[in-house]
Amino acid sequence: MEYNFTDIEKKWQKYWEENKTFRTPEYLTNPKKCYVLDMYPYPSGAGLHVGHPEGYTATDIFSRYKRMKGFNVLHPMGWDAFGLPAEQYAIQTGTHPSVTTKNNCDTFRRQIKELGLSYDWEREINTTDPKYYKWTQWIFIKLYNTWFDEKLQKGRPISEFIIPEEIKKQGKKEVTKYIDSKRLAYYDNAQVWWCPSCRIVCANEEVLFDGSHEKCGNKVEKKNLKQWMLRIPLYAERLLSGIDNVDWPEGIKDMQRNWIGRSTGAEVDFAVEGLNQKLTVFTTRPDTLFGATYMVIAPEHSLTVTITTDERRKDVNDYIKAASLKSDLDRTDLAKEKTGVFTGRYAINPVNHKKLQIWVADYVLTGYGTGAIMAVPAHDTRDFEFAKKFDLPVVCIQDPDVSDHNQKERILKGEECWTEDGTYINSSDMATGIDINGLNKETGIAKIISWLESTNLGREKVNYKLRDWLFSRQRYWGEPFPVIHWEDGEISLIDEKELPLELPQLEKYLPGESGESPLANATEWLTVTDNSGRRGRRETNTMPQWAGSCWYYLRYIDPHNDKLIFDTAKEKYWMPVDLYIGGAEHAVLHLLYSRFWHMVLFDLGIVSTDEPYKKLFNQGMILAFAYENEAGGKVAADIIEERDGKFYNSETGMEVRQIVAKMSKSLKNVVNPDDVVLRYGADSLRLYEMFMGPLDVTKPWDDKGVKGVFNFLGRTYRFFSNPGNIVAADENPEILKGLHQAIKKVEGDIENLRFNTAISAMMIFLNLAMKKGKVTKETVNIFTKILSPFAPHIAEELWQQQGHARTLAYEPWPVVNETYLKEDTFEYPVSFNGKLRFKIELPVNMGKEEIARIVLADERAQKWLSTGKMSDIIVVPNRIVNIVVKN
RNA sequence: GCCCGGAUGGUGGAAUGGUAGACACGCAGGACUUAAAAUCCUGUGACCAUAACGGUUGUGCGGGUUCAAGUCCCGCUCCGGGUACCA
Repeated sequence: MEYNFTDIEKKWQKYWEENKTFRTPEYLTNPKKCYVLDMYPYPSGAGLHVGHPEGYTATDIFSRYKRMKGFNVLHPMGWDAFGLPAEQYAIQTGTHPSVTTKNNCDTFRRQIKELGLSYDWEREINTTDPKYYKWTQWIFIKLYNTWFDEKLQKGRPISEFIIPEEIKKQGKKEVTKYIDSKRLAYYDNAQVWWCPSCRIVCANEEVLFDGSHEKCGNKVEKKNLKQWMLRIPLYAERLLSGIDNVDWPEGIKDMQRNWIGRSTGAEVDFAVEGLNQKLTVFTTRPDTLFGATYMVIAPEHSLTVTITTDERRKDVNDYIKAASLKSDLDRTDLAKEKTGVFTGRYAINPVNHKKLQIWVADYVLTGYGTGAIMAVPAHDTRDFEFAKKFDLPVVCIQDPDVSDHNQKERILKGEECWTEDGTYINSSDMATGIDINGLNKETGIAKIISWLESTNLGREKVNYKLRDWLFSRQRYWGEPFPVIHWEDGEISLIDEKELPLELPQLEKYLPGESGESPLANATEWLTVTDNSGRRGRRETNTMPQWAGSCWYYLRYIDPHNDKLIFDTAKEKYWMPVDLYIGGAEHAVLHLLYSRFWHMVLFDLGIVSTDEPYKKLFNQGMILAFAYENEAGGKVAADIIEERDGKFYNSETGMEVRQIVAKMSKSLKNVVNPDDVVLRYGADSLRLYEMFMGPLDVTKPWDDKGVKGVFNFLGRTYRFFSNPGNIVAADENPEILKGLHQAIKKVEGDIENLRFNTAISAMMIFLNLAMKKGKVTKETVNIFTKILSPFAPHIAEELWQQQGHARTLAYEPWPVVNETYLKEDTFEYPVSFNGKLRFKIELPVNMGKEEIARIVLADERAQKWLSTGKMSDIIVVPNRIVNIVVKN
């Protein structure tokens, strides 16, 4: 029988749909549960990409396998459908984003269904559905009404917050202000990039090096806009320590650790000469205080204006203005020369009372530490560079451990920077009584910190790179904030009972001139009046795309519940997610944000686990072949001709080079899954995606490679569907052995997500079966089962041909019978000095001495023994024999 | 700069410190066919050599540990990803 994959696949997709084969079990008594999650896609207009089925096939194989192992499996799919492309399409064409979104989701759903993925479609979610974002808004209200108790390291309801008496005395306004300063969500001024021509706020990533907007090329400017922010840094310690307890790739864990960026050091207060102000710096090296020779504050620092003397005011103001026009990329480009201006003011070094010039420079950032630093040019390259440029003093305080005498001299004189560790010199002061000369780094830091704390001039301090999360966007196509700004300045959140606050219909989607979101045009929706006649205006910003994806895994658990975010018992049963697969591009932001929300929900008792994703795995990117000419210019893949293993540009006849690159429209090397399904079928596409290589590595798509797995499926089908190949007899022991080896290998490989070698194990078995020519019905049944997670359509068809009436999706996974795998003999490789010379078959239970005796007596051994004197013989039972011969 | 990966035939890739190159593509030869496709069979790291055997060499480079290294250790080179005046 020919392998007619199109008919087979259509038939079984229809069967699964009609029989609701993959509906999630509702009885939650089975202690074996498995929640298998994909990173849901943004349904773009371009349709599915071959990168999508990679992760989806992996989770599908895992889900199907777990069902056969007797697990209750939750395996859902949905759409991350808010986002910019639909909104921009609306601006251009007037089509409402919900229309565009619906069409795109329909395309994605059709494409995904054609891959035979075993999702429970009754649990499909869509972040743009008001029934979904009702709960996104609900969580926002929870965040707003939560404060972080630093002592307990735990989020708590704002109602439990105790307001200090001295604040209460200052009146209602101050109390509100104080409470707001503790909420996890707050509303404040923030600097954002604004493109005046597009009238849109740009993400940092959208601003090019020269300060222009990548979409239109016009200059962007910084704008101060009131924004919603989330205090994620309060959870920094929890987010950091939680990483240790999850089964994630080490690389991703490291990326999260780096992003959180914990560093320990001290805050040190410097008196400012002539002002009743102190300037506080954060440093990881308080031990180098004696080497501090000047100070630098960021242009945006709150004290910059106060510190600057009148004589220096004009220069400083000019500098601040210039810095504000620079893009962040521009400012942080290390290759650029450092700039800065002197404020005219001096600070006093607490360890030795020396006067230090205070400068303003944009290499110091407002957002990190205190926005001010003490500069130690002798031992920090950035400070050294700055000091040399502006002729500031350099004092060496660490004895450089270098053998080159001249270099040592230069370092000691402050002519060269020394960034390694060394014992301290020049680090004592009689007047202040502190002395760390001769100490090493550890003891030096400890001594200085305890001195600072005893004199109340500083304190030990932990700092994080993690910043408050800017949580609003000036867009239409996002979740509206459930917030009202009243005319008297009060901010209130709408009642939970009034949720969802739906997006209003709009005629125009362009943002307002002032930087306001397009929602500012929705006049009727916008204005509200309370019972006492007070007027208010709704928040016009919307939430960022991250919001919906921060908690979607929770909604799958109980997606149609309109009373609760989810049923508690169901949440307890299914959480945490047992396996989460997606691209590494979400290593930091999405995974960090959703962990943060989850921890807050955990603290409030809404979820039962402190981490959402127990095991995480990142699929590698799928690249494609591309072509470039001698000069390195790219040539579109559709005009390439291959002759004798070489590649030519069919238009010019010139030879081109084959390279591997990301798939892109301009290179014309994008592979469309629909085409592959049409030519080879979904089972082949699934199998190839898994056979290409290990799941986590980047690998190039090669159309030729699909043929290999297609051949395998064709051979499988033709062999097993031919009744002439199936005999009613005892199974051949070699086939039994091969079959059970395959079960064992496939099972282990699925558990470890090593699908490429699982597939090759099945190929090996098929080759063996075809060589033998005949198999029993039992063998067909077992092989069909282990093939089914990978190629479910063909497996269902073969299963049915064997006379089974129902799907094999819930058939028990075959059990390995170790007795079939036992061997009587082992073929020992015999090597001399590590080099293989011959092989000899011996019983597996033979003793070492006897093996050595037989091997040495073998005539093939004589040739090698005669080359020198045997000094040793190593026998590793059932592994190898190695003989050491010396000349 | 810093952090994390990686480098194995013509290609994608296999190898608990123990037979390097499983499996597959490609290629070559053969069978079937009027022919082609499809299918089936055989061979296939490189080099030397043979009637047959056989031998040498080989996992980015240079060292080391070991009876034994693709695998472990030290020092590099190149490629990929992340991140960045983070004090």
